[in-house]
Amino acid sequence: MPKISAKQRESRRQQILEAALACFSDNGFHQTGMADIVKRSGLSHGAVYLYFQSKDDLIEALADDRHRREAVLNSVAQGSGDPIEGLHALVGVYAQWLTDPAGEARRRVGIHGWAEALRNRRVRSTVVEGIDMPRALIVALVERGQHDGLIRRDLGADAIARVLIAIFQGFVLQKCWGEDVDVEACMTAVAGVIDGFCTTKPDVRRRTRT
Amino acid sequence: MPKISAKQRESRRQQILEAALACFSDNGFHQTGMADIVKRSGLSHGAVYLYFQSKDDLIEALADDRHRREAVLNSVAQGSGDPIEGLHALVGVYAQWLTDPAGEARRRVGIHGWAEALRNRRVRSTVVEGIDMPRALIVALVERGQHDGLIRRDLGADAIARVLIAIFQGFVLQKCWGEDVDVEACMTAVAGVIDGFCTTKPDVRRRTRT
DNA sequence: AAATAAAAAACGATCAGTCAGTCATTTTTA
DNA sequence: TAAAAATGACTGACTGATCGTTTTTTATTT
Repeated sequence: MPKISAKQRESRRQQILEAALACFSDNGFHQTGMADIVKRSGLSHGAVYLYFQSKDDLIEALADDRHRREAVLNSVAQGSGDPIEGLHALVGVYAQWLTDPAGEARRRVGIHGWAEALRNRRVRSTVVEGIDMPRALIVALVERGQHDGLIRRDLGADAIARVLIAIFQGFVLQKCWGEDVDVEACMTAVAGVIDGFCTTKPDVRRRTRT
Repeated sequence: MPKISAKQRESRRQQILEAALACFSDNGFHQTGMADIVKRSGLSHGAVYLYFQSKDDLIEALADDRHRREAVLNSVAQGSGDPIEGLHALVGVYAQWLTDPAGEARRRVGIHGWAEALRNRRVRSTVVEGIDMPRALIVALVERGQHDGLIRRDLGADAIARVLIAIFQGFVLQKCWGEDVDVEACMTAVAGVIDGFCTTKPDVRRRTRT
């Protein structure tokens, strides 16, 4: 009955999503026309609307970035038991994600999504929930660190988590604007940030990060 | 010769800018129509175009936020000589700016500007230059701190500055998304961040911020 | 031939921007 | 000073273009 296989169908879907991602990355959601996506995908108007109900549908599909969340989860889940080490590992993962050239378009679309989240309820939910995940993870790590006496108890775990997340959000911005950010040096500074949360100052010349 | 005074002219201009700010804050640059701005300003289409050449003109006029820059400059310029205290003062200024309800629209428009900076060269210049100013200020403070032996020399001054700026950018996002951010607790954590950059750990229970 | 995927054409709606004209005020003329 | 002419401030109906979407037509597969 079906003219093309499910595999082919999924492939076509990805084809459209990739075209939309590239267009949205270049010109944002509202300055990208369906005609742009159609042209870039190599399909036709009608075909695109066979796979997505509307333009907003495409926006919502791309505002979410499950890849990143999963990467974060996996990397830290299999980490050692030391919460401080866990935080540093998290920094490493984000640094890698931040500098991956293949992820440039996703980061740019992410920023457009941050702005869109201000006026689109569904996009906001997606964005906020996408951030809640790593935040909860950081909170858990910090609370364990505080319980173990490794991290200052006078600082709220939630506050610490928000600070770390804010740092990564800010670096996405600065990087995508084309500023020449020395990511390695900055991540060393972020390691210093984590030191600031600790009760005792570790040896300054320490750890070599990947 | 002129039918209205320069004062009146400037007042009309502000009237339009305020209407545009409110509209852009609500719906972003590209989802706001000139009709929206016209209606909100209480003027007519033609009148608006007497004061601004185009919609892009309005966008560029609002992407810039000189108020904030000046506030930062003034507050720290008159600060004490201690660079560490200077950094903490900077945090205080930003915390205040972040929680000022009157600045909500400007912060939201700022976020829209961050996204717009990805595709509009002129907006990007405005945004990046607006950030270069406080960054240079932080770099100067940090370098003085490093020279005085107060701040770790193994961390780049530029890296530290970028981390601090990233923190504020991230908090603007989290705040504007409507998340219930405990700004006071977070700023205490940011003070901890600054501690992390220092060579010696100051007394944990310290300073009461304004 | 029946069914479905894709292409092409076309839809109404909305967009930023324009322009001929109105009204009020100022300047000139008498 | 009073009427007339001129100019600036402003209006809002209108334009061509472009928008996202739908409908119709063509092509392909079972």
